[in-house]
Amino acid sequence: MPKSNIRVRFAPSPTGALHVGSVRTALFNWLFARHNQGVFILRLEDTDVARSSQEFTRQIIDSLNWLGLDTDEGPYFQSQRLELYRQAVSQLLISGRAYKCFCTPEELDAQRQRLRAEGKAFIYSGKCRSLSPEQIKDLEQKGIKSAVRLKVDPDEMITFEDIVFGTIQMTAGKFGDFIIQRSDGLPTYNLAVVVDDHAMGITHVIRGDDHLSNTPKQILVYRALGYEIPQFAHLPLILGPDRTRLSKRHGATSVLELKDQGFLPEAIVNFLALLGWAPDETTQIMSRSELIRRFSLKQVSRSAAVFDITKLLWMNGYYMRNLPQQEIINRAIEFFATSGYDIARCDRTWLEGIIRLEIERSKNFAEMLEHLRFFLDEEVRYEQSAVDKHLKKENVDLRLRKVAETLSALEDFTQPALEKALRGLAENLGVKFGHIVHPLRVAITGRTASPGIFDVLHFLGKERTLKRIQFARQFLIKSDDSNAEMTP
RNA sequence: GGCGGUAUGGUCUAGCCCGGUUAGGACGCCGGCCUCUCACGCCGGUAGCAGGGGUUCAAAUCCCCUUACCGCUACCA
Repeated sequence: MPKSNIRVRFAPSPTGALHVGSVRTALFNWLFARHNQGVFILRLEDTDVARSSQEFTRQIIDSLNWLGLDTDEGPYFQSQRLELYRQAVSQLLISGRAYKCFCTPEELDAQRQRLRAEGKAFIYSGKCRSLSPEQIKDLEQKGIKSAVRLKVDPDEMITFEDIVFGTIQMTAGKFGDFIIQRSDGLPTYNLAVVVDDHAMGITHVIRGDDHLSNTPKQILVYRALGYEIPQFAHLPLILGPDRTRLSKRHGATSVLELKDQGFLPEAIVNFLALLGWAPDETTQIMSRSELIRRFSLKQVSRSAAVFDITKLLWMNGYYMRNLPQQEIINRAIEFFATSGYDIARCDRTWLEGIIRLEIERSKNFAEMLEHLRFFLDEEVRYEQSAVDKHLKKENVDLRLRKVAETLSALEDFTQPALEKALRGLAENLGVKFGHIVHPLRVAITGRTASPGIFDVLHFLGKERTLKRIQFARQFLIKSDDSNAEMTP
């Protein structure tokens, strides 16, 4: 049960995947609610029928659940609350605070263009404001549809205290009589948002800074309806690396995409919390409860932030290494299972073993899977640069042969036994240990980087190891034909 | 164009309200240590107050102007 009367909402429109900017807004609402032991509500603003879809609604809910941003109420759908908006509009019509407008979009468009050409701002002329009841009746009988506009006193001053941006002031004359109900009977955003926030008892409206300029209009609606005005807190926008508004072309910016790349919700939440907010001058890593405990809207920054995936990558790596290991292992397995690998037939202990090797070497599960491919695949893919660097060198074939001999004679394929055997071999051959390890690594993994060689050998197993060394040697002989640099 | 907003390294930011710090932290990058490679970890380094005027003994901090960027300017949200 909530211990305060604070109520906030996250109100996305289901017209696209939930991207990190929206998630940050959801997160700040959620943190504020939890910090104050208030109520967090989800409301889908789906009055734009043409662009809204159930699929996106589903995605939004899934994303919030996955991130652990649990809601206390909702989801509410504006499309199911149309009667409420109609009532509000009719109240305004009756009280004379609003009027029907029969101007056509074409007509208005023409006006807009004319004014724009003169370098003036478009403000509705107020043409339909003075229509007599008879005229209105007449127009309606002709079947002409009307929109509804709010009657705005051009001299009215609107001032409000934004928790983040401070005092904002504007005069109503800057925007004129604006539409609150479209001719199809659906409310516009500025009406619906006010009616809903009031009906839901929202005390703090926390939303993107792109709504800052709309707020004065909404305040006018609050006043006209006689509603109490809530507190506002606008959040700075999140931009792509090119400093434009985040969008698809900036790569993975939706939560689901991040999930598909194997990012952890803990890391995403922590990272996003720090985009536009900082509790002090040094803290970076904060648990969910610490975030809740320390969060404050008053510390939110006013300037737009660039979404920098490299820092998220770092933070995700940090969480990979510091969350309970078994937890990470379980999630990795879950991730692998959805990535096309038939891991069900892998031995569970073995699978956990190889994952453990990569936990501190991977920044997300996608990278982990990439690093683990040589364990999972039967065939090794040899990276050209790795081959050039460690395989096409003098005496490599000889060394690989010696390694194969040594390993095949080995009964015990555990790490300590492998280490003893291989270090012994290096000593016998009178070469540095690295001269054995590097070619061997490339031979069995196809790459220059891998977990410790003894771990790799152990988990790959004797049979597969020897097979791969054999393969690498044949591979060497073949490439030796084409360029005669190799000495046997 | 009009209106609103923002401006600390490449990026996220602390400091600004209540002027005096070698302008702090993190990511990245560079170098070193560790070492079988990579990663981790540790150590060190790089780089910033958008520009210009004031006010003041003293300005990232207060005031003004300029510039840049963002948002709104829909019968979208």
